[in-house]
Amino acid sequence: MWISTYSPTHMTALTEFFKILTDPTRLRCLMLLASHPELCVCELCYALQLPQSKISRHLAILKLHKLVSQKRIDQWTFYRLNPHLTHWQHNILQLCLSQANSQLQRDQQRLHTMPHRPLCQL
Amino acid sequence: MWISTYSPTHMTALTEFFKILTDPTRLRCLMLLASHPELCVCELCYALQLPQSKISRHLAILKLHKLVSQKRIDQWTFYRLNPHLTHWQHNILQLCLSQANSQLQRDQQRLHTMPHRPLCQL
DNA sequence: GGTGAATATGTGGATATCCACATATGTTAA
DNA sequence: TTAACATATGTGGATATCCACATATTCACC
Repeated sequence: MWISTYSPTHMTALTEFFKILTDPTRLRCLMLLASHPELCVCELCYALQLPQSKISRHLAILKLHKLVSQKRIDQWTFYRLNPHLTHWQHNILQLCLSQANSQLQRDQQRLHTMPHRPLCQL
Repeated sequence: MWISTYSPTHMTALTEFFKILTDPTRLRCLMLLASHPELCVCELCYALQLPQSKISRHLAILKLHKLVSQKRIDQWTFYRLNPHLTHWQHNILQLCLSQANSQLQRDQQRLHTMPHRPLCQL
């Protein structure tokens, strides 16, 4: 009888989290959301210069895994980093922020040049 | 003319590292190697209770990405964690060790019951 | 040279991931 | 009701990943 010595709980929490971070679009979204109270899809599209369907789909994945939450205001959907990340998740995200800080700064600069930004934090 | 706002260097260093950590077998190997000076393939097979071809293949990937180094002694190939990991890589690995410590302990206990272990640290 | 142990790798198939493009949904305002 | 904007999702195709199984390689020892 085969008994696996691999007990999922803690390991899969790690590997599933890493799976989310393997995609540069998701990681850039997460880093921007970690640096702003909330952002809507079109702001992320503008900051990252990527098509809306791509951004929306990756945000759906982030939401599915409870890394972000969602709030609809008028026509916009604002996304927010989940404030209840575990310590280790938070720590890893912070390491990303400092390691890829140059990318974050570029994305933020682009965001600040966006015309007609919707109002945040209603 | 399309200009991507995504500048690879730092981001891909992160995402490529995360890709490596998405596989539980690789992560378990890395955690064991972080807790022992060096281990050979058959020790890792025994500790993880997984087929040798699977372990070897994952170790090859770890080596390709310079997370481990390799040393052949007699019939055994000993693997060692690369001591020159970057700070953030080291930090992330440490977070894994504490988050999945129960898995590491199980794998280590199994390793300690292995009969005829080859001599380490020649 | 032959044998056996330890390790590495070739291969095909199953599955997962990512994308662009089209389309659907929902909201506001005319 | 219609138009326009913001967002979400269906779909097929390209690519990557992972695995089991078989086989090759390397070494020690007889």
